[in-house]
Amino acid sequence: MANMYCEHEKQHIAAAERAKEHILAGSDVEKICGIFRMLADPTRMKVVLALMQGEMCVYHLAEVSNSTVSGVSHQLRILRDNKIVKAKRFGKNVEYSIADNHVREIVEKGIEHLTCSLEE
Amino acid sequence: MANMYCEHEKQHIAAAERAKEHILAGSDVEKICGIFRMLADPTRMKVVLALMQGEMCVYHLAEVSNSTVSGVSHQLRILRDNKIVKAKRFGKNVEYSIADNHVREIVEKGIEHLTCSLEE
DNA sequence: ATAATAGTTGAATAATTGTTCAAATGTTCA
DNA sequence: TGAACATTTGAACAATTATTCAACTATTAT
Repeated sequence: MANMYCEHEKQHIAAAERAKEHILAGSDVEKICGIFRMLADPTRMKVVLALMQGEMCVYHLAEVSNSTVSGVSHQLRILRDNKIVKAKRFGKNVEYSIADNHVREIVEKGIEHLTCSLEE
Repeated sequence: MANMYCEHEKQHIAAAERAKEHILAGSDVEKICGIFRMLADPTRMKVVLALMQGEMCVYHLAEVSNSTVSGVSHQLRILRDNKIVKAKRFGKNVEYSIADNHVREIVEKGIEHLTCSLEE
C-alpha cells in the first residue's frame, strides 16, 4: 500500500511547526506587509528613489515622478504616516527626506534582486 | 526683496537632476515595485515567511497562513509567476520553496526595520 | 490687505485585487 | 475503472486604493 504521504511529509510538518511557533503573530505580519505596501506603488517608489538622491520639495518630487503636485502630496501623506519619509517646512516650501536608513537598505535590496535576475 | 525660493532650492534641483538621470527608467520602477507588491499582501507574506522555515506543500501552507487551500493556491500562482517561489511535484503533492535568496534578504530587511522601529 | 506661490485635503471615479465557492485536473491506490 | 486525495482554475463579489479636480490653508512679498 506504500505511503499515502508526500515523500517529504515529515520535513514539511516540521517546517510548518517551526513557522507556527516562529514569527507569524498576525499583527506583525500586517506591519511587515505595511512597509512593503509603501514601496509597491510606482508613484511612491519614484518619490522614495528620488529622495534617496537628496532632500526635495513637493514641486520637484512631482516633476521627477511624472505626477501632479496634488498626486504626490497624497502619496507623501501616506509615506509620512508610515514613517517612510519625513517633512520639514522652510518658509513656503516643505522639504521631504527619507525617514530612516532601513528604507534605503530595503529599496537597495529590491534593486539588487532586479539587476541580478536580469543577468540570468 | 530676499529670496523667493526655498532656502535649499539649489540642492533640491541638483538632487532632482540626479534622480532624473540615475534610475527612474519607467519599466525598472515597475519591476522593483512588482517585487514589493508580492510581499505587500498578508497571505502571501505568511506563505513566504513559512517557506523561509523550509519547503512545504499547499495543505500546510494553507494551515500556517490561516487561509484556504484554494486561497493560497491562487496566491502561490502569483508568487510563482513573479519568481518569488518555485514548485516541484512529488506524486499527489506539490512542494513549494523560496525561489532565490534575494527574497529572503528583502524580507529579513523588512523584519529588521520593524523590530528596530519598535525599540524607539 | 491683496496677490502670488507652495502645499494639503476631500470627494468622486475608475481600476486593481484578494477571497470565496464550485467545478475541473492530476495522481495514486484498490 | 472508480474512488480518494491534492492542487489548480474560473467566475463573481467585495474591498481597497491611486488619481483627478476643485477648494482650502499657509507663507511671503508688495
